[in-house]
Amino acid sequence: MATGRTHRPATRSRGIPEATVARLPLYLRALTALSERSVPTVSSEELAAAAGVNSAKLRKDFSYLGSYGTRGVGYDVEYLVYQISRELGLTQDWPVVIVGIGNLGAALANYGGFASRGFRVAALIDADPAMAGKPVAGIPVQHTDELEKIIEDNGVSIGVIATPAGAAQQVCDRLVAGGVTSILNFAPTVLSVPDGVDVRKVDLSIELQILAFHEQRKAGEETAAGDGARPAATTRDASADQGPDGDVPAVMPA
Amino acid sequence: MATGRTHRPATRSRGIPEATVARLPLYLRALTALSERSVPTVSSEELAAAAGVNSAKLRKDFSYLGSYGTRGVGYDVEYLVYQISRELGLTQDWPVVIVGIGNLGAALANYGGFASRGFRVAALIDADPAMAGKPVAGIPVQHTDELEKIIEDNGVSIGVIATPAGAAQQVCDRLVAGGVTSILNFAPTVLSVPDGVDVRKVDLSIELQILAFHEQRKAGEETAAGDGARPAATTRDASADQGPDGDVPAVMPA
DNA sequence: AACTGTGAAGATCTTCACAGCA
DNA sequence: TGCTGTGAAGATCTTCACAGTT
Repeated sequence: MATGRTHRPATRSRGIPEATVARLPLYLRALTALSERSVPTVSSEELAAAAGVNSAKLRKDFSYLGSYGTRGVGYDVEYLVYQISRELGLTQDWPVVIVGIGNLGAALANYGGFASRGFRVAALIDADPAMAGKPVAGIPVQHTDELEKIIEDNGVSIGVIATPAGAAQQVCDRLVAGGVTSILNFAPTVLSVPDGVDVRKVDLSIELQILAFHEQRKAGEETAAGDGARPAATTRDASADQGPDGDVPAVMPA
Repeated sequence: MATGRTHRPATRSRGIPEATVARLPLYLRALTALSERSVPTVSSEELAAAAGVNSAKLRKDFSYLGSYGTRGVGYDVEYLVYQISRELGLTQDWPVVIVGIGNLGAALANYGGFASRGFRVAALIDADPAMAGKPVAGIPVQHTDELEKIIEDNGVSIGVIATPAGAAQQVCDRLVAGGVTSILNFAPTVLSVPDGVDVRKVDLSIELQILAFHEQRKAGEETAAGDGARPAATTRDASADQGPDGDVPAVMPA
């Protein structure tokens, strides 16, 4: 399956469902916004609306973390921010390397959501010697030759692959050999990794194809169905699913 | 929920489960690769390995499309490519507009996976007047003022938002007003859209946070658990989940 | 009265395991 | 014999609905 390996019986480490883990960042984002507006407390209803989920789901999700709310009142914003951050492991520093500094790699390097969430771009790496030394987002690009050394020196455990598909597996192998155990893959390839290594993939092409599928259905329904059951608005999150038994491949631009 | 609207009772338009739809692009990619190597047929086992899923799941997925395989033999590659393409609506032309031509927008514009899958970048749009006329990926950037006109003139029904979070909702509203009914959102915001409009979101920050969660667990387990149940390799697809009742928010860089 | 926390029901998705066809 | 197609079991996720707490 997946990348050619076995998967854990259930990713639900310590009982938190994978689907819940995938939503914690959403709650965190909404809570952070409230925190910046100095809102002291929120009800599950309000927070759910801000995060784009329904309140029952949110309460159930939080129940896996513990009883952090107050009946009749709601949740303390600051406290929840802390609890969720801790749960996600964001209270510690996560040095990250980005490999492949094309437009996408540059976009990622410039992404502000990093630092604020405990992530730190330890290095930008590209195979093109001409890129070496060139600063992107204020960080000088380093050559692929330095990969292993950089990983070790910085204690990097998370790597981002933004290279063309052809180079992805090779880069992946080197990241893993160097000690990286979590990979975010933007290349349109199914990566093969050994046990113990997590891979998440993001693929623009796939997202568009899924949209096209539904778009096509809409066009069809117009002619058919009178009006009884019309398609309703839908918002899907490209992060949720990724099942606990991992079995889905990766993808995307470069 | 989601963007503040209701969702269809079940996105399973015409009976195809949402989870299956999310995997069709993966199969298509694997099949295309086989096709290019002139491989005539594949077994569910082989194709599943190439796509990174297990074979039972793949066979079940295909069973929703119809009986396209031959017992004792496998699936005809070309035939399957056609059937899946048709099912996804990729046999038709999908003009797409990309709004927000920063690094990410440029990366998307340059993404080759577009054209080969029926998608055509009809226009690149940016709010910065200085960008107007500047060619990106061979296509001249146009100013936001032209948005509605472009959508109408090209019959665009799919829009990609790659703007900063602050501009996303406004851009979204204009896209919808112009007639777009499917949106791929890269901005870290929960978009509010009327019924009938689909939104999918991709958020780098969220993906990293999910990785961090598991990474943290790994570190913990090392000290604990002897070796009985060690975490195994996992590959998650950031596209799968997006449930049929849509309820997940969006996110990402700009 | 307001709102959380959660058992239980329902829906969806995955995996098994084997009948059935080439 | 080999491999697909699928009913049925199992696992996970979502939603309901209300008891419990402030």
